[in-house]
Amino acid sequence: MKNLVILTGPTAVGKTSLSINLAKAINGEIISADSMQIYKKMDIGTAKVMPEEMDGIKHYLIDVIEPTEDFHVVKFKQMVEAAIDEIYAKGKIPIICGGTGFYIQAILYDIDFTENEIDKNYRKSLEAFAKEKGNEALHEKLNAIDPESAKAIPAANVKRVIRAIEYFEQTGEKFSVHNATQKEKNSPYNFAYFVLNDDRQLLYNRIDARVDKMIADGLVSEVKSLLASGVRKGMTAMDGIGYKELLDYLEGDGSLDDAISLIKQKSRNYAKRQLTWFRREKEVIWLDKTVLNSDDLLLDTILSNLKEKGII
RNA sequence: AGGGGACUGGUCAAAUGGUAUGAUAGGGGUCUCCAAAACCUUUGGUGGGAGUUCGAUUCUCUCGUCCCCUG
Repeated sequence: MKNLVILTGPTAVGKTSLSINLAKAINGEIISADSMQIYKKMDIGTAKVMPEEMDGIKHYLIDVIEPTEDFHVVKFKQMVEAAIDEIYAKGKIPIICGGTGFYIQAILYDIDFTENEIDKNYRKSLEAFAKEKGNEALHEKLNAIDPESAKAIPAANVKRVIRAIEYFEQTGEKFSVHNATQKEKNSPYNFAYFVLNDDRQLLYNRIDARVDKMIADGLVSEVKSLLASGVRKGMTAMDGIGYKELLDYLEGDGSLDDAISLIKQKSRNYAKRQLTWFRREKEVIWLDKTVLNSDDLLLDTILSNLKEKGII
């Protein structure tokens, strides 16, 4: 059975340094599961692990995509699977570390995304339809072909309504059926899924402080140089918290202080959403920093769980 | 010290002599190709006290707090 270690948790909880300690302890290598650290030139705002922090531990999926490129789960999954094989070939243990729960799930349960190619034009035409005729009309379209999905997805969530329609049109299978089948899958891995967490207020304080530090470290100039290199609003990379707010600011929309508060706010909201996701995942092992209040305690807890699962 | 104005959830706003409305934050949730996205849901409130009234958050008085003006 293929062994896999996952270390995740909300933003700013302290995943990075723990992951490096862990990798050293178990002869592992780290694969990033972070939808933004994958991009080059976005170092400050994504709190990217820098080479000097890595302490000799090899990292995969950091700094590999241009910010002008599209990136999504499907690409992520392909790249991670290649990385996992490479790590096994060395006789080492892969550690997936990052905060994008959706990406982790795709790997862990080997979710199948390969039925079809995305037709951007079709997607755009559905978007245009929604804009013109209204979200309800689009939702009605979905209801006609896949009432189950229509029931599950609110009309206001245009993005997912579009995806469900698109899926049916391209495969002839109902999206609801596909999702139900995928959900029944068991993981092909012998895994240990750790979620690092801390007191909510402490976490929020740390997020606020980290945003201030990002600004002090030059996040604004990072965004400026991204602009200079051709990155534009609307690109996937510019969905990143801290980037889109500063783009608005640089376009003259609001003060820098407003942008900073907004970045803090969005980061806190994001952390909360991440926690909601992890709570729902089955078979997770929570690492509560209010109880495991030292690096040694955290690491020992992880190691004993790994032994129990036969990973080390 | 005198005069004037304001006080509505954590914050910013709306409204009415008869069920206090939003936005936002906070909490919970959904999620299977943009996921740092998109969306759903929910806990909180009329500064304190008295009076008029069937009924006051609204009108009156008083106390408090804040702001402005005058000295």
